[in-house]
Amino acid sequence: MTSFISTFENKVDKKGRVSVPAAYRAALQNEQYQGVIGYPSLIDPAIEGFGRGILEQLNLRRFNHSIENGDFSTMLVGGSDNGLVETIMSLSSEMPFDGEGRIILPSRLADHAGIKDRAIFVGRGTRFQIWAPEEHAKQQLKEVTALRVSLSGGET
Amino acid sequence: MTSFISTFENKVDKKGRVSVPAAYRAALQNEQYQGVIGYPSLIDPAIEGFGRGILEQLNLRRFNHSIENGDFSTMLVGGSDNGLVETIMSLSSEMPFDGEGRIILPSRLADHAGIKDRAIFVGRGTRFQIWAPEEHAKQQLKEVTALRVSLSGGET
DNA sequence: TTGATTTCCATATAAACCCATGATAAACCA
DNA sequence: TGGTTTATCATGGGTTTATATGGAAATCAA
Repeated sequence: MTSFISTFENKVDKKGRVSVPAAYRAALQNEQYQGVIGYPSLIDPAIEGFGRGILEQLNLRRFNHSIENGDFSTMLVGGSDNGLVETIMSLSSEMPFDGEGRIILPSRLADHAGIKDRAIFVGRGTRFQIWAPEEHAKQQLKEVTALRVSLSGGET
Repeated sequence: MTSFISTFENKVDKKGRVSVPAAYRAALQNEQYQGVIGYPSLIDPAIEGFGRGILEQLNLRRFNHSIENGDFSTMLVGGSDNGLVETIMSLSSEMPFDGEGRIILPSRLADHAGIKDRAIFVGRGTRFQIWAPEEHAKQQLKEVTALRVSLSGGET
């Protein structure tokens, strides 16, 4: 299982290029497609990303699941999960590595995350995210605070 | 099951390297990844550490659980466990061994623990911690005192 | 042509690798 | 038993490599 862990901050140059952290590239080295898939988070001002392999696996499972249930309509006309998978597919962008392991953030994605000249890569296990520094600081504080509360007894 | 016991104090050199106690390295010798994973304790000024295997297993279980239930949203937008796993993934750092069994402590972690030029490795069973000497002394005193109290009657 | 993108090359810095030393503890032996 | 040898480990430092980053050259598009 390839997993993305740790957090890295990299620079976005004036051409819009960012280095994907070497550790993440290492996690993707067995993929046929050398690059990442990204889409705007539906919840946060951030970009969600992973390898193409996960995306394909997701589609395959969904396909098999439908077929096994004789649910041909899902395959042919969609539906079945509030359109989540299908919507994500439509929002996703391919971002291939250049020779140095950099990607170009499409402006649609960069804008959604508010990314200007610095990008923070946040490992989430099977996934990772890309944030603007300011937003990320807020988010991290929120997460850590919530965890501390739940660890110390989970009062309301 | 790998277990970490006993306490060791080692030096942090000017390059930021520390030897991981040989006993801990022995406990990790069957792991594919030769190194340790660390993240800031959410409770104490200390670093929590263990092998990469634990983390991978965490991800794998989560992944399988989601996918088997056709729960694509966990995969695509996160959630499902109050962010515990995802937050830990983001806070964790990989620290690979060098040829001599040393690791370098990322400043993010060293700062959290207040570690300057000495580090104390504390075995906690399935986990271990890394402390600054002063903080560790305080902590140990607290633990032992609390234990004495609870063993001698456990008043409230 | 002009602008934009992609490929290629250069470089500073930090991390990985390699080898050496001293200290300690375990093993050995007379 | 006392002393000597051996092995292991923590530590120091020099050298090489990798990585992130910047920019030039080449390719493509309009």
